[in-house]
Amino acid sequence: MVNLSDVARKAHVSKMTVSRVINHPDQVSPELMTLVQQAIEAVGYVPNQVARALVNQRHYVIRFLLLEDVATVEPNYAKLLIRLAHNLQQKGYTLEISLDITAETQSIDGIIVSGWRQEDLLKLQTLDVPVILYGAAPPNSPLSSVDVDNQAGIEKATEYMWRQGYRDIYYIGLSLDLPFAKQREAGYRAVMAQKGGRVNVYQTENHAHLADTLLTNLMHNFELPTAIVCATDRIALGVLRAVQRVYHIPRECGVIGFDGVFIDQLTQPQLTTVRQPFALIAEKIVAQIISQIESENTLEVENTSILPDIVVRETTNL
Amino acid sequence: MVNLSDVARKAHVSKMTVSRVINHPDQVSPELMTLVQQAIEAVGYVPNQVARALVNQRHYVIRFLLLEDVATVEPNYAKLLIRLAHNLQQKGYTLEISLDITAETQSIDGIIVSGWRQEDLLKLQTLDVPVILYGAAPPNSPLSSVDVDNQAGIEKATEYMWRQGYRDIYYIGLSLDLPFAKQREAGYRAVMAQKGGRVNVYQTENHAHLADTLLTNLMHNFELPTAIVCATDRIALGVLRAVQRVYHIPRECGVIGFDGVFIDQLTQPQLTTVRQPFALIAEKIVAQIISQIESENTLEVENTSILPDIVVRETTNL
DNA sequence: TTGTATGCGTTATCAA
DNA sequence: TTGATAACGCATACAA
Repeated sequence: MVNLSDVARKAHVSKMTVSRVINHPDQVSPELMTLVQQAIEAVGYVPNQVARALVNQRHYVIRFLLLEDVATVEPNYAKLLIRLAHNLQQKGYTLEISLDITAETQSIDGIIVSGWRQEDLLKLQTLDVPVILYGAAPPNSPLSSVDVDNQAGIEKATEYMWRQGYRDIYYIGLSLDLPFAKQREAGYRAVMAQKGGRVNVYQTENHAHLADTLLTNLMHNFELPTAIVCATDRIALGVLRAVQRVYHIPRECGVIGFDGVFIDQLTQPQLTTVRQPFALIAEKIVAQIISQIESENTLEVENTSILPDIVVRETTNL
Repeated sequence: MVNLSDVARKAHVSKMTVSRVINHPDQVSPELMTLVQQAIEAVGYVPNQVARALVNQRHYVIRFLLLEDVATVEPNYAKLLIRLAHNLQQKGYTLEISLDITAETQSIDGIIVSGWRQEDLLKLQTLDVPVILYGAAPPNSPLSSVDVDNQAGIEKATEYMWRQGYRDIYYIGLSLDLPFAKQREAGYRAVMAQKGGRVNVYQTENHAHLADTLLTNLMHNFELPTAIVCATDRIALGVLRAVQRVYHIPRECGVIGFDGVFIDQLTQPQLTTVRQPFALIAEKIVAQIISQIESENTLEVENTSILPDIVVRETTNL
């Protein structure tokens, strides 16, 4: 391994000059500058991050902490992880994956947490590195967070269906006592209240076949053309399956989902959906955590919501 | 940050004794042993991995290098990544994610590569850390690899269909010039040759709707009951969709896929499939890379194939 | 069995 | 502007 001393010897300067060329280029004279740079090039020097970390107490490593049950891990994470890795890399950081909330934090600079529950928050608050939550933090939480704007997403979806001309609009929500589920439902209710349409809210677990069963019983009350706004693509898949046995999609029934990761492209016809903009989300998370790391002690809690987009496919064009 | 010296002071011993208690417990007397352990407990000491890495030239970090095109990343990776992270953690290693084959290797101990192509291999061979390929390495490659046994997987699937009583068996393969695609096709051909059945091989891209179209034209030649062995779950999804418009599943037509990650649970009826055993795969990869790291110079190339299992669901029970 | 001195590769401090 | 020295926290070699 070629180190500072090797470069220094080659350039006939001290180690410090080489170090300065790298870290404080303005403090070194132009002549030595080029001399050292050539030496670095010649010997193929690349700074040792470990030694650097030891003295700087900075590691340029961000941990992605996944607290979700291993069995139920959603494929979403693959997309998010890749975006995060990509954006962090551009900022000179690397991304590590951990499933253990109790893991040591001494060789990382910050943590991005996903799949957390209310009860994890206390533990997370006590950590000695900046933490960013993926998913909206509760009010007054001392932790920063980045999330999709769930309510606005379903509002967009509901409005879109209304604009398409559907007037009989159903919402199939998640029977989960989690904030994001409530927010999505609130989005539907808000738009229907504003438009003066009749509110039809049902809930199910996040499984296609349960949604299928639910709709099979429900759809005989439809006053066509009917739109079904779904809390997730999984639900939308089941809804679509049930509804298309009886009605024409999208002429008689429109269906719109939420997530836009994989399922939406597998259905027939292809599902219109509210897509989680992972590129933007990752960008925001990275910007936020790096800002927290570099601002040292200025603890500024920031909770950002990212507005998702509708991807129009084939299930909503009345 | 509490360090060795703090513990040493507390226990009234030298730093070295403390270090030995941690790294060479056998070299220290029982009395000091307990004394030091109490001190460690009392001050809440935890060894600094960075300093340790600097002196040992070992980092306890494994990189997962994902070379696949970011846009086409499969959800599979989420499962694999989590398993890898989990298994590595148990061995005291952490997992980092990188998308850049040119990234520095000075602060990692090994690399697990996925989504690689033939042309990446040369570059990978020149790296100065152990490399394990996910996906079968070409013959005579100096790199170790772990892979699903693709041929055996499709053999299992084909045999299973035969055993179920289907005699008219089709294979819908991938129109890809990649080893795994050929191996899967070979599996079908091998079993059909052995059983003496008629060989029906077709190929398509890995898209449900293309498979749908293909089968729509194909299925009029079926001599029921017919089985369709598919190279992937995506293909199986399209096949299923086409076939069930005309025939009863599984009484008239049976369908079996390959992958078993998400798609198989979304179909109606639920798809029988050859499941990639990610738990086993991750276990094997981790065992192999750690063995290579710890054996230092004994360069032993190992190529292991892991036999996948059939998950019987609802599309094959003739 | 235990302790001392030294070095891993880098950077900050201070002096020149 | 440049260089010598100490320090980050730990572990190996050697001495006691």
